[in-house]
Amino acid sequence: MPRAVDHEQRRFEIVAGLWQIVAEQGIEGVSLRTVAARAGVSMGRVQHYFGTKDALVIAGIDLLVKQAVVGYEATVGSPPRDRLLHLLLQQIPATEAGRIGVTVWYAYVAKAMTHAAVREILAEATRVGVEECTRHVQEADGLGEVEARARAIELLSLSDGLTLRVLIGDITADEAESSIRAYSSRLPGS
Amino acid sequence: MPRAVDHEQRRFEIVAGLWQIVAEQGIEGVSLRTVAARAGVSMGRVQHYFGTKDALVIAGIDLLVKQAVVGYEATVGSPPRDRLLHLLLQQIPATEAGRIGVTVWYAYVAKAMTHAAVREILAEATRVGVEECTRHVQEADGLGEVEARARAIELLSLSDGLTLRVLIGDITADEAESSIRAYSSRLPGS
DNA sequence: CCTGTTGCGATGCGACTGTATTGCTAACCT
DNA sequence: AGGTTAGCAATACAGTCGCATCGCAACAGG
Repeated sequence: MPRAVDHEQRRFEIVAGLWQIVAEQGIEGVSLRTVAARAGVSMGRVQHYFGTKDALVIAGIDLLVKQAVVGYEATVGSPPRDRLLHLLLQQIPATEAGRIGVTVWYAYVAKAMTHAAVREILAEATRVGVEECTRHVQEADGLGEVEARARAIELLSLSDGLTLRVLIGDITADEAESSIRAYSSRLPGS
Repeated sequence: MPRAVDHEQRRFEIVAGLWQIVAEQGIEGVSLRTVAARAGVSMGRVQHYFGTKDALVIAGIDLLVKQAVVGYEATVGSPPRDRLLHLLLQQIPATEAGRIGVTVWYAYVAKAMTHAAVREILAEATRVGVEECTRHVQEADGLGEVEARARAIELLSLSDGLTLRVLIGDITADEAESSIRAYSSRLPGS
């Protein structure tokens, strides 16, 4: 068994290049060659680790979701209200890195419209998001599950919509954040 | 001056083909050849009317916005609350045609992240949407302009976020609609 | 040392891309 | 009637695409 390299590390380097391309040029800009160049590796390497362009693209959203999950899991132990706010504010592009991440995210949302595998990954991720969010609303506000779920979807949708407007440049990240805080604190405990 | 054809009609036929391609395969699927084939015309014709691929793509979002404006202008004379609801519910994909339209819309939203001209058109359209929405909130609920504007952005963002979730398949169009109605009727008049 | 296998760079191929160019055809103006 | 010209179809072209293939180099186990 020759030449032991860190398989996961190699894959991450390439996916990082993919994210940069997506953020700069959209998914349209993704090709085996552009991603390889951006990651500073040869095209053969990209092929070796992902085989096909489609697999590379799917790995891009897969890893993005996994990173978001890791960020969320760092909040275990915090009070429900804080964890809820983390879920709602997490995607609002405050930093430049955050902006890149969420730009890539929405590129994939658009991709999901015409790509079943991507849609599946996104659907699963949002499903988990709604469930977690619902739990925190229940715990924080003492609502029943049905109302809590409706609230959760409302809150998450508001967050999504505001994020889009930040990305387009319609409002600032601060405005979006204060809008979410205002709305979520306006929630009555049933 | 020979061969008088309806210039606008020709352009519309081609853009209709473009929309179908975008809805089915995303903007990635757009090429002069695929659009021409979908519209049932020759590639030369597409070139003749739009010159460049970029111009064609821009015409696609331009016409989409114009059609939305026409739909909105059909509501003049209705009470503010109804016009507000039109703005909020308009994009939720109830019919198949509506789904195609809003799918195309969000494809362009993603495109806007990396394409300045598209971003400009979208930013202008959402700016007008916020203004109109603000006016109706003021008239319907008697709020001051600042609060009304915040409410307008909140409502429109909620609508955007719910629409995205409908497109991904997370919730149904009916659930989105009733969520918006519930939220907007929950609004106190200051 | 040797051998087997993994990692991957290089290259080739056919399909497809956007754009430029060419030239015919059908209608309007005189 | 005839010339002019808008409206296009057809084609050519250089570039890029995803993918397959080939071959070498580096290193672990014998």
